[in-house]
Amino acid sequence: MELTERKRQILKVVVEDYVRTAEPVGSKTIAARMGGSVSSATIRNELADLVELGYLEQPHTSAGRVPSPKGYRLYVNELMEQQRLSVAETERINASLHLKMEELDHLLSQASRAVSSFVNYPAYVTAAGRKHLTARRFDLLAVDERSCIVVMMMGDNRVKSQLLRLQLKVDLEQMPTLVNLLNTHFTGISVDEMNQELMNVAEQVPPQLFLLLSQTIAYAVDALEEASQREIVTAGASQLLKLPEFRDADKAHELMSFLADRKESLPMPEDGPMKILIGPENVTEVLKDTSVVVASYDIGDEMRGLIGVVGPTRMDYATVAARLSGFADGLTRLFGKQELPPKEEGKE
Amino acid sequence: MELTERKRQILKVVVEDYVRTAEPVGSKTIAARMGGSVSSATIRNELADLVELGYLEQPHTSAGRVPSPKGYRLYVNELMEQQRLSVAETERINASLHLKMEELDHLLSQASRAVSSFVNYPAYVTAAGRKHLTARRFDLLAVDERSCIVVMMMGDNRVKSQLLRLQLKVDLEQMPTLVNLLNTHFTGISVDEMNQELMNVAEQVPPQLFLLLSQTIAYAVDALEEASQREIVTAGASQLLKLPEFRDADKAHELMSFLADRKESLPMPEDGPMKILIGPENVTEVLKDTSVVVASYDIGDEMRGLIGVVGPTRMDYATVAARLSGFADGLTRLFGKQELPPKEEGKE
DNA sequence: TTTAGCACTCTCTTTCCCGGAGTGCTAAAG
DNA sequence: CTTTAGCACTCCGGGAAAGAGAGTGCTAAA
Repeated sequence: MELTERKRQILKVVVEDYVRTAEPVGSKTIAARMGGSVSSATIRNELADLVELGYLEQPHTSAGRVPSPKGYRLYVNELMEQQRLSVAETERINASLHLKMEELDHLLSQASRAVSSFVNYPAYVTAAGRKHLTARRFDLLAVDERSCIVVMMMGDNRVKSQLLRLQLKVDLEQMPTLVNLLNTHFTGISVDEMNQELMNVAEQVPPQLFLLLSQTIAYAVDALEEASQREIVTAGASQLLKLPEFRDADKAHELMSFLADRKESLPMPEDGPMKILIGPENVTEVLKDTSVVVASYDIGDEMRGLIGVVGPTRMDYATVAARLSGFADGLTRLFGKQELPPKEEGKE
Repeated sequence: MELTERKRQILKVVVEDYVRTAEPVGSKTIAARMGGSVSSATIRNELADLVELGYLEQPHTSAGRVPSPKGYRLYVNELMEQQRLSVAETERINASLHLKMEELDHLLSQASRAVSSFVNYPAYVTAAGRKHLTARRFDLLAVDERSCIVVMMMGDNRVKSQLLRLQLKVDLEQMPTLVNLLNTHFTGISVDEMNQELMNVAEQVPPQLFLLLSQTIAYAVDALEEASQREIVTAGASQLLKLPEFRDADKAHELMSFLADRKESLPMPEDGPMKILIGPENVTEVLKDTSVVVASYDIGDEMRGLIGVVGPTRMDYATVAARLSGFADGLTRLFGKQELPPKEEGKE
């Protein structure tokens, strides 16, 4: 049996109607929506074929039809019309992205809230470096004889700093030596190598300096690890409760606590600007009857981020995809504008 | 009519049974739970009195009794037995609080997750300074001729820093002058005063330095505002869905989106180590039929934080209160240990 | 003041029934 | 061979009715 053009049209109508109403779609409705050029009986024959082909499902005999995951997939791949964002929408997206760059964490959580409230589904956002973050430059600022400030600039030009309490008094004269040591031996290498290097230089350094050195390295390692760890922020989980498919508290609870506590296993595609995962295409069990739409954006040249949306398989893929890529573009632009300065090995 | 000791005992039984089962409590059950010293008929008489006195309510004739807010209040104030945390629980709490001090934000979100999963209700956490944060010390580190790093130590000894891109080349020789200016004129004053002061010094400074100066101050103002702004982190909202009173998706949705989006209006009592707000005692409309338990903890001497729990009025107040104050103590201790160094006007 | 007894009330669950929507099949028409 | 009208049939959802159960309030006696 073949998938004629008419069958495809029917499938399209079914998907779009079902997405709108969440009710199985009947032959009569379809006939009406096709402009009355064919009768409902004809549609019924076609529907039976579509079920047999696996594109539609029937909740029970004598109910209308509902798209199967396979049906959605065909719809997304071939039938769905690329939707264009209206100017107003684009503006709204950009307006919601006038964020301060200060803290990446805050930015992620703001962005995910914005996305979620714009698509009316739960959303998630991450940012991750393309390669491992290293320290690029160190400084130490003496505060008093018992404390000093470590300043570390990282590979992505973010700067981290903290007050360090010293176990021993340190001769102020020696500070420049130490800074120099830090900048020559501990920049541009991984955290493992930093720990390694710390052992290597142990003997070359007077003991009371070594204490400060290792405190500094410990801080650096922490900060680098934290900064390069992929943090995932979710928002808008409560939106699920508005959907008929999640009126059931148990179902809703399962998904919501997944989004809150086990979000690491949300889809994180490595490639492509956008990915749509429909129902069972998801590997994670909880997501087996939801769909996920993920888009990626660029943070300068070094980093890449993902924004995703989780919803029922009955999702308005066209709109969600359009809005999501609007956001991705917006974010890429935002980060591009505030571009980090060009990289050159800046070892003091 | 008087509130005899026996009535109080009955009230206590009703509260505790209702908290456990979420079902209206009948006279027979109560009689049994009182050790069989009185008959259910006697209890019935007493119950009728308790309803008249306003401590209990009857969902409908011929149903058991349910505590009214007034009843819970009496229970909390006078009937409830102070509950003691078991050693295991205390250990569990402290274990969950082995947090790194790195970022206050992370810490808050970790703490609120821990609290929530420990009491099985949604939780919220904040930290807020007792007074306005000021800058205590500035440094500028030249990176290249077009960029430098601002380092600012704040009143609470946290250090913030960022790379600054300069619009103009700046003479390296002049940097120390600028740093000196920053440290003499811009430390220890509010952000408003900082902006003010910026105007004042405008004429005394060569123009190309002034540009850098104002960029620095702009960063400082941002960072100080962000750091002193009260951030509220919520966690565990999905726990609500396990409770029978929130099986109704609309109700759950209302409260959950409140917790996600309008959490600023959660109770933030100014005083006392712990506060319990029962049902209509809450000013916020959404919380009118929920209860909130809030405890405060200290972050060193300068700051104070709150941890709170939101749940149904049918809440195990004794346990929640005990665990919450366990957490509060744990946090106070945690921050006390990692105490910030003593303050002395450190204007370099 | 307490208690036993009992009729009564109200909710919750189950069952049954009915209307409506939609189907699948058949047979005729294009 | 495809399309269409017609029609019996299926299944869901909602509402009514009935019954069970829990608990009450009242009365009268202890």
